[in-house]
Amino acid sequence: MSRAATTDTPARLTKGERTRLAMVETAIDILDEEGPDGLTLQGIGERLGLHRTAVYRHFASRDELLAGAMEYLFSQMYEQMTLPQDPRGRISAIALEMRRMFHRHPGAAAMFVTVGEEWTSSSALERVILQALRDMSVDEKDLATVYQALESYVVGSTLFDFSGAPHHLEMRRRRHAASGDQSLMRTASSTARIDATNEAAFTWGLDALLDAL
Amino acid sequence: MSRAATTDTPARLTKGERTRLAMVETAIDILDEEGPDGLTLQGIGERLGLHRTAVYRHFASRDELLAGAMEYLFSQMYEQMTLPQDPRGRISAIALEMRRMFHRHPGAAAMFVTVGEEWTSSSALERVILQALRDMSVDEKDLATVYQALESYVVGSTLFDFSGAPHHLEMRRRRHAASGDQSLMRTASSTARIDATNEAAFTWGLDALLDAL
DNA sequence: ACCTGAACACCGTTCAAGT
DNA sequence: ACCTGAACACCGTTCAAGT
Repeated sequence: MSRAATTDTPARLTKGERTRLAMVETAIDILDEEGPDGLTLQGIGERLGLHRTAVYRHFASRDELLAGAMEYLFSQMYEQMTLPQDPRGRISAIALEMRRMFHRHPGAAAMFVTVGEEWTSSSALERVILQALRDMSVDEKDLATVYQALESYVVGSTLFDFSGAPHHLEMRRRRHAASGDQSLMRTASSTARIDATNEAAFTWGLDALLDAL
Repeated sequence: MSRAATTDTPARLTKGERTRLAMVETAIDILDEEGPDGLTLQGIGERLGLHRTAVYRHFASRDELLAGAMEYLFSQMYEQMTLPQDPRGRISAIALEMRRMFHRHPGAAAMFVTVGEEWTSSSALERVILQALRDMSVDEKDLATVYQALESYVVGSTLFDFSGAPHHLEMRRRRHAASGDQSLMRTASSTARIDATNEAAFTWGLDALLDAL
């Protein structure tokens, strides 16, 4: 059941590199299963049969480990992604792939804000989006504003929807169930419907923003 | 300079209620000055000349104190708000007022995700928005989706923009400065320009979403 | 090179004791 | 009623010591 156990780790890695990778994957596993509060160096050590201070052989700090996990998820997403030809489709694909990645790893969403660094994979995607906006002939004086609106929407709403993981769906379900509103209460019949509504809302909003260009 | 010191506290409150209120206001002060990491019960106690365990006289836990601070900010915002007649203007006003509140208290933005409860003030605003959407004759089958899209955009992008407070502007400025993109680097000339771009992006996105209705 | 073990400062929280 | 002080479990982090 542990994703870390099933991921094929290239045999050509040194022991240190293998341990480092295992720590990153274990961190993501814990994040998904228990949420950000459950992620401690103690817990990572236990799952790997190591002392909690062993992490410092491979990372300068807990934050560096989190940054490593973020970079791991983004580079994995970046490699698997195939971008369509038309600029609007390219932006949409990146946004949906990122959403899908955090949907698979909701516990990692809360991490995104914590990690302040810029990673190679995310800045590569940034360049693709900026190029696509120029291909759509967005005026250069509006470019920074439009780019920021898209980034804040895509990352922000995903962050918000998945915060509180792994109980985010149940939390929102209860809130809607208690709202007293007919339509909201109908979607609150199950977490599956909450999830479906969240995803439909995301794509609706994304299309609305792209339509406005 | 401390907002807690200048806020007029009604004299009719009991000592316990005054202490409770002071703790909430001090928590918000610390959040704005030092960010979420700087907020400890120790720190609150020190500013009030109390022992750190005194908080438990007034709140069941640290999380309850955070929920109290959130409720404090929202109810304050709710009381001061004057809503326009037209439904679209009402939604827009609520969104912009909330943005303004978090712009004044960026450190509190990170708290929003932590606090999972529903407060009276926020559910009151929820009802206003749902009514406005119905006044705009949004189909009942789309209502939950549209509401969720608006909520996730408004809260999520605000959350994202202000996360990392109190250094959020400088962090984004550095990221844009290092992007290598002409337009992004131009906005990275100062944190004031970053701030202006963020706010312009928020209103642009909000209008795009409301236009799509 | 990689990891352990002890130690440190700092958390949130509990509870008996003070006034 | 309101607060203190000691105590507890648990953090992240440092560093000398082991192999």
